[in-house]
Amino acid sequence: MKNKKISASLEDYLEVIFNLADEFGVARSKDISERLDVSRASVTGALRLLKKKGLVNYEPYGYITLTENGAKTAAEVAKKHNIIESFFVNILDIDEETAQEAACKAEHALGNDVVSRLMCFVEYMNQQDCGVAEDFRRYCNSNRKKVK
Amino acid sequence: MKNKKISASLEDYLEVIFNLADEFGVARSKDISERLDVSRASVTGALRLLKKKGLVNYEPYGYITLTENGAKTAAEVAKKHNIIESFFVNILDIDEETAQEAACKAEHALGNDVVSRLMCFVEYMNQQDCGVAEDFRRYCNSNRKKVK
DNA sequence: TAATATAGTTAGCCTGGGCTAACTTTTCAA
DNA sequence: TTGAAAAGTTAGCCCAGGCTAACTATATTA
Repeated sequence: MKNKKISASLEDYLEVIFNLADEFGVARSKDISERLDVSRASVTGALRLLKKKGLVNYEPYGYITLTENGAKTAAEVAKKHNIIESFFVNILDIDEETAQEAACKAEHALGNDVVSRLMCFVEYMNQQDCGVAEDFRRYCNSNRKKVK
Repeated sequence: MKNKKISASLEDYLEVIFNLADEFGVARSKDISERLDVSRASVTGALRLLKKKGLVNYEPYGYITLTENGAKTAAEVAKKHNIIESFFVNILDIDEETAQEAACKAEHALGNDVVSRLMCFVEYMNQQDCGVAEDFRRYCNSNRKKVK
């Protein structure tokens, strides 16, 4: 109950459980293992840890649901992911797939302070739409030879 | 010799060896342990791994230097760090210390493709100096109540 | 130069987070 | 309704990367 910090790996598990529940109404162990590309045994192990930390309701062979705390944590991670991905795609003009993968890693590295600033920046750039984004794209393309 | 990927932890070791060598001409085990806040024993372990990967020249009780490959890798990591930190400080207007810490984590999460785009963006914003940065600062401050 | 303080290593331990193989439970279709 | 397939668990393994305690090597200085 007092476990504040959680590992990147466990954050990933929480996030896919959250997404699966959102998409299908329920999170199955098999699907978790496929999304994260880990074995089913690893999923079982992670679920035990998450249960110990009070983030998941889980009994062997039972349903997998997030606790209130777990859902809160998962939602935060998912939100970070979206903000970061949106920065990569909308401002840096990085392709969807690369952005998606990079956001998956960065979401564990950036704290709330940084991410909320980033969110603010993305908002600002979007609602400004003063041509900065397009201008940057041109600038960037003209310089692309320099990029290894 | 064929070891492409390296862990975040080992990247950290390389980076501080690189920085210490730059600052003092030599990297001592004690200093590495202090900078990374790990035990001296952990440093010894890491040095053995790095040697095995051909990234440091190291013999027990001997000098610690980077191989050519090690220096290249370390320089890349350090460069990533600088670009990311610069984005945080100069564009997002995050305070130095927070930015420094966040960059330390993000440098392991972002690939070259993303970082080079980011570099490009920072460059663009700096040389533009079309008032976007200051304008964003104002925007951000006026909205700060909304940020938890 | 000998004694001690500092630096570095080794041995042995722990945890997280993977894996496979084998087993158990559940589901579903004949 | 029962038996095979699919899903899930367990046991036992491995590795990275931490740690402490105890040892060894090096440096310092009285």
